[in-house]
Amino acid sequence: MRHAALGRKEETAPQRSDEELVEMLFAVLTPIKRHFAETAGELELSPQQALALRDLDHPRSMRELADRLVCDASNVTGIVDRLEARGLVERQVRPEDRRVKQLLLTDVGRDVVERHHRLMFADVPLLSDMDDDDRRALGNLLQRMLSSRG
Amino acid sequence: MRHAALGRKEETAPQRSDEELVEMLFAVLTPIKRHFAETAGELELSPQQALALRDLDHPRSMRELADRLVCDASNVTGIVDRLEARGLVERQVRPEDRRVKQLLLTDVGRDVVERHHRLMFADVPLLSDMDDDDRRALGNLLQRMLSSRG
DNA sequence: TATTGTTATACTCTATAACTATA
DNA sequence: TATAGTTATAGAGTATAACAATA
Repeated sequence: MRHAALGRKEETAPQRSDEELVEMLFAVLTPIKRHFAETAGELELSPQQALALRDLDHPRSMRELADRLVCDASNVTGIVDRLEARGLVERQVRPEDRRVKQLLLTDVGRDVVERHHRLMFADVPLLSDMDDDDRRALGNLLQRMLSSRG
Repeated sequence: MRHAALGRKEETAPQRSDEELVEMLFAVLTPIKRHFAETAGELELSPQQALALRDLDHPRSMRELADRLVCDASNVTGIVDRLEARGLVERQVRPEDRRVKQLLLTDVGRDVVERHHRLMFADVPLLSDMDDDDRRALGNLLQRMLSSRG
């Protein structure tokens, strides 16, 4: 009863269960992820490859990239192999610790990242048409959800 | 300029770009999807298998299931093969059109779906701790986004 | 002819475990 | 010994194309 002032009718907003919210979040993300995959596909990138490239806006080790992609380090070997074979990424040994491979975007890689970004954000399904108030409100809610984590 | 009354300072809510909103939506969904995958894993289901089972709350053809999973029909053969091998799903020929395979949950399959649902919604990361006002507001926003599609 | 579902093929992603080279 | 990265392996998901059965 946080807002008794609203009265019994609860305005026009129904209460939402975890089930409903998860359902809607998945439904919203599905077309957005499809759009991400399709725009990556136009540049012949798999979704994981596009995510990896995006994460290399700063140089990172294989392990750091694995952590960011939330996958086992052994997977990153293959993902980076494929990106390196296309000249989008370079592996360099880090002199302070010769075990570590420093991953760097090449100029071509940086160009691909930028082209993907432009394709992706030229028009984002469900998002680009939102009005300013809703964008603000959604941003605040998501921010609050994210900052509620330990 | 929809709300001139707010004045120049725009309350405390910053405007949000598509980039920021996509970033935050992905960040919110990541732990939720991980939780979905982990709870499915406790029942030895892959995420796709868990989604397929959940979609079979009503009988569907292979093609309908493929449409719901947003993947090619040929993939569904393998997914359903694995579920059928474990006795969670049955294929039945539909008499009116003998080309169509009707997919039905078995009793065991239904039990697995219910157990996964309980594991999943016992506690949803980022979501279960939201207060009523935020749940309502988020539900409304997502609803509005979804209904804005053609 | 068109549609449903399957098979064949090939590639990507995924995790586990064993290995190497460094530290 | 511990860590960074690789390799080997196996399984699951993905798309394309060709095919059988049915409409």
